Amino acid sequence: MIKPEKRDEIIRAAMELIAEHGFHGAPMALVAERAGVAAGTIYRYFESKDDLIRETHARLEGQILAALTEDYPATQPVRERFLHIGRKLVEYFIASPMEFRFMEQFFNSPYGAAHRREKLFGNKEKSIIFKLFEEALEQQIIKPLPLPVLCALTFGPLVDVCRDHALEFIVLDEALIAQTVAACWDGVKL
Amino acid sequence: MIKPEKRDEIIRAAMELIAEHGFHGAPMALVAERAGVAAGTIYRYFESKDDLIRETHARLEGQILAALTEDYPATQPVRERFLHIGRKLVEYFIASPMEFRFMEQFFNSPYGAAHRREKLFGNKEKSIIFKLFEEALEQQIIKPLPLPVLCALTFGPLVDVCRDHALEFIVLDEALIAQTVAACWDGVKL
Amino acid sequence: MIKPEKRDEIIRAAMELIAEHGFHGAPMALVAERAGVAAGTIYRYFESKDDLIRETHARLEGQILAALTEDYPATQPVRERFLHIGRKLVEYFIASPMEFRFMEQFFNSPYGAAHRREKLFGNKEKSIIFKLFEEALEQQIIKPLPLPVLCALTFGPLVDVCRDHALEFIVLDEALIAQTVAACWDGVKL
Amino acid sequence: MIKPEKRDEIIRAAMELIAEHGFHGAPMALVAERAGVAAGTIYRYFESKDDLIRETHARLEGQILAALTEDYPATQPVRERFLHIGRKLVEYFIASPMEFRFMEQFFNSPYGAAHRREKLFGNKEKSIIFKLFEEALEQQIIKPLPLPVLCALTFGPLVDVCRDHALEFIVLDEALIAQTVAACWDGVKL
DNA sequence: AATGAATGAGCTTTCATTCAT
DNA sequence: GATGAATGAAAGCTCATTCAT
Repeated sequence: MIKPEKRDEIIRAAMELIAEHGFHGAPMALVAERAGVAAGTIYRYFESKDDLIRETHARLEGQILAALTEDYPATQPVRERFLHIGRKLVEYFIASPMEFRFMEQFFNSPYGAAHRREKLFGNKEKSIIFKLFEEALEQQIIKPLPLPVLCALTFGPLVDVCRDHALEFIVLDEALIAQTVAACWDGVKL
Repeated sequence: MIKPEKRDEIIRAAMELIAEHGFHGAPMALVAERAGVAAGTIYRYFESKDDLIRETHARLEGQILAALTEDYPATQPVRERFLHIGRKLVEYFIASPMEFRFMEQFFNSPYGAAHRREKLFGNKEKSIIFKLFEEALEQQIIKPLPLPVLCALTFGPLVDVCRDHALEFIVLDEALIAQTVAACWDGVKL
Repeated sequence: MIKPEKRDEIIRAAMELIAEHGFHGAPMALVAERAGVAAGTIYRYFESKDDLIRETHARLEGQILAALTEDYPATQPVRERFLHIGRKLVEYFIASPMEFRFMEQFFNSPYGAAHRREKLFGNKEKSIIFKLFEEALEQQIIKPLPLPVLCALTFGPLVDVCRDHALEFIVLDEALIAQTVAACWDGVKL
Repeated sequence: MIKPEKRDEIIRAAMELIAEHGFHGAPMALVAERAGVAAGTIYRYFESKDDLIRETHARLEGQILAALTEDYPATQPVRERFLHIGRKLVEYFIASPMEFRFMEQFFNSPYGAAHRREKLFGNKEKSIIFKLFEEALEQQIIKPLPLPVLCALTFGPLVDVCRDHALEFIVLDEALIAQTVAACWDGVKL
């Protein structure tokens, strides 16, 4: 009988090590040790290290989506909804620095590029963010730019400031978060 | 005797391989082969692989600075100067995809974080970009945000769109570059 | 309680996998899966992988003996009986390529050497082939050579041509089989 | 500067270990240790374990060919030449049991099958043995059988008796060797 | 100054066997 | 009796760095 808590432990260990030391600083033996299992055990739950990494990301992506949509003001105007998502994103990453560092490693790697390609051109359901921008474009309240450019202008800076916060280059308090998210909107609004 | 052209060849080879395959896809033996020197020779010019990578970055940073300041409209208002630098940056990265990929690898790694820390808190001369923002802050034409946040709101998205162009998610033509750089300014302007 | 049909399934699965991929391409987990049992279950029927392999061979040896002695012309002269056995052996191996490949794997391994040693020097009943050669030696119709040499001169080539047939180096039809078996006899006859 | 004696040592170590324990009983670490080099060093001389094995075989094949053609009676009739080669082959294998066991391992493996396929259907120069049989076929002094069958009837048994000698099932002295080689010829002669 | 052969710790993954359920 | 999750030693191979030449 597969024990889900063992799978969880492995994912947690992998996330921690990758967040701290990158993919190459997270050998399977160390992941196993930190998860409290034998090295071979990992391969009962994951096909390969690649698979473990992708699954770790998938798990995290679900958590982040949940954080973004908590108290989501679905009936409010687009701008309020954007501000909500942006704020929640930054708050989540600040509250979960380990998760943030993992996501950084993930997106700054071939895994991330493949994942974004799939999001943009694959047949999966559009993300909440894409839908938000498409609605804004229809309402002609933001500049008519390609989706990737809109993302770069908005969520790009948000991730960047989270990184700078993690590196202690800045301190993101509630006020600065609000200002920054608002500034992102100013960049794309018409 | 140290021959500068040999040093150059090693840096060129390292940049190519790192841009193409990442740090871990650029073994010293391959760098040596591509540079036309013996593996041991690299260590006469550079202390270690780390050192080689940092020197490679330093060389590239000089080139990029030169590109940004070409035809620099030093007497124009801050906004025009920002638009100039932003446009030049994107154009340089699009025209030099190899150099761009190297910089991506560099900044998405502990090297990049250390480098940025040094820029922010070290005693070196301030970069042209920092000086530009400080001037704009004095003139009260941009939002009073910390320097890292201003960078995140402006150059962050520019690098992001260059990456998306390199990945062929978008096609950056002259018009789109101009629009994007302008949007970055809109994000920070008062 | 031991269920013989489960034992059979395990042996069948082991034979298939070993024939296809060799001993090292037949992990116990795969044998178990193909046999429709759990990995641990195999160890209730067999002490070890070694034991399973030996038992698989023993089972097969029985089948082969049955094939060789089908329509056995017990009252005919030695030569006719040899030709019968030789022809049956080749026909069996050609009709049962999987069984042949297993036997090849088995005999070209320490298992095979041990098995032959037991046959030659053990206390078990003599094989039909040994008895045939001893009768021929008594009748002084074959060269007075040690039993292993006689086997090498007769069944050795037969196995070799079966292998070449399996590898598609040659095509063994009825005529060629007859010629080859006859040639083997020519090698040992006086 | 590549040192040929180091290459030789590695090949010797590999041959010894493979002869004694088979391919799977010859891990690269052990080969390295026995050769007196570091594990990584082997990969300066050979691309992979596969490559090392093939090169070991190639080296040995050259030696065997030299042994077979020593004092070759090129002007004598085909039969005498066959008897010469057969005798030399057995003598070589008896005098070099380690080399013999390596060749056994090699031919009873996918390496051997590939090698024989290449010999039979490749464009390389025909071996001395193939040339001998073709000459005999032209002179109509042996049975008109396919080349692989002729080999199976002659060199097959010779290898088999060498194996039985190595296993101490028989003792091959000069007389028995001569008898056995002659018997092989009897099998194919017309 | 330059070479490049040598090092050996380190990597991901496999698999025969055990044992708690 | 049967299960299958867990084990952990071992495999082939890589590569930053050293040092005798």
